[in-house]
Amino acid sequence: MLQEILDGGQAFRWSREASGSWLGVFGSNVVRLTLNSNGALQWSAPSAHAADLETTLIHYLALDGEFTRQIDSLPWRSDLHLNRCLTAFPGLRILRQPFGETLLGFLCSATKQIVQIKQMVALLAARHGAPLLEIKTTALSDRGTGQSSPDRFHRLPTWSELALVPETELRACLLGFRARYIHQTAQFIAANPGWLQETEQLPYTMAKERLCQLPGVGEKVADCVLLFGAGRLEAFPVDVWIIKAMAKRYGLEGWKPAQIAHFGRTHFGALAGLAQQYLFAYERKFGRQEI
DNA sequence: TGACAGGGGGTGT
DNA sequence: ACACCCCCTGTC
Repeated sequence: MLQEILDGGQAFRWSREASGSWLGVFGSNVVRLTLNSNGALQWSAPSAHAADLETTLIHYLALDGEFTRQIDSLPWRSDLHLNRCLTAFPGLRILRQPFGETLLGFLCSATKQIVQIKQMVALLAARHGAPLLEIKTTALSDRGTGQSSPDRFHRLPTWSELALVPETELRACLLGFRARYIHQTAQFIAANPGWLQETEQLPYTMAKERLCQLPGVGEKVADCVLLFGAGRLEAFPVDVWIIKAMAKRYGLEGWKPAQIAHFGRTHFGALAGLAQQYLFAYERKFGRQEI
């Protein structure tokens, strides 16, 4: 289940270790998560990071109680397929990631698969992100993400930091045509102090409208940023997987993305994005072999 | 083992 | 509709 949450396309900075644990960086936190034999979640972190991390993790992983109630409020009683998806992934959560980092990750995501996106953000962090504390533990020490500082973790660069990086150096992080989008977005955010923080606070529709003004951000990316980076559970990202899933499971063959988004909002209700994540996980796991 | 297509979780024109 | 950019993956 950790795999579905941490490596299912919400976040791009988690990797599985040989032991089966997951090691990840979000904000300035470095964390290892392990599911023990009883199915209980355990976490560890470098000691200097450990203080107050539990509270941070509960928030990040959406482990506070509200989630179960939200799941129950989805229309699974009248939707056989949704019921199947919810049953297939008990414990799936929507992360509460830092807003700016989520925007960066999904600006990298266009026509890329998760492995490739992870590679891009790893390079961005290693080359342009501030180093976090030195890792002393042997188990942690060989998890470098780039050639430059193999025994250190780096956070992702902030948008102010990105504004100072030439586009050619971004291109060197395997970003391709996304380098220009990220460069221009960084310039825009730097020229408009407070814009990002204000956007995060706005109601869903207004926030989405603002995000779509950024170069490289369309409806899909905006919805992902709001769903995974701002807890807006009404955001319903429509990507090729969801288009296929909705066509196959709900008979929406030939529908356009905007029409599917409208169907999703009316059919699944105020927490449509939550339903979307279950549909998405189901299709990713079971949909491939079914044609 | 190495080369070569083909295609990729989208956006902008 | 098609370009954008180029890495990953499967296949020969």
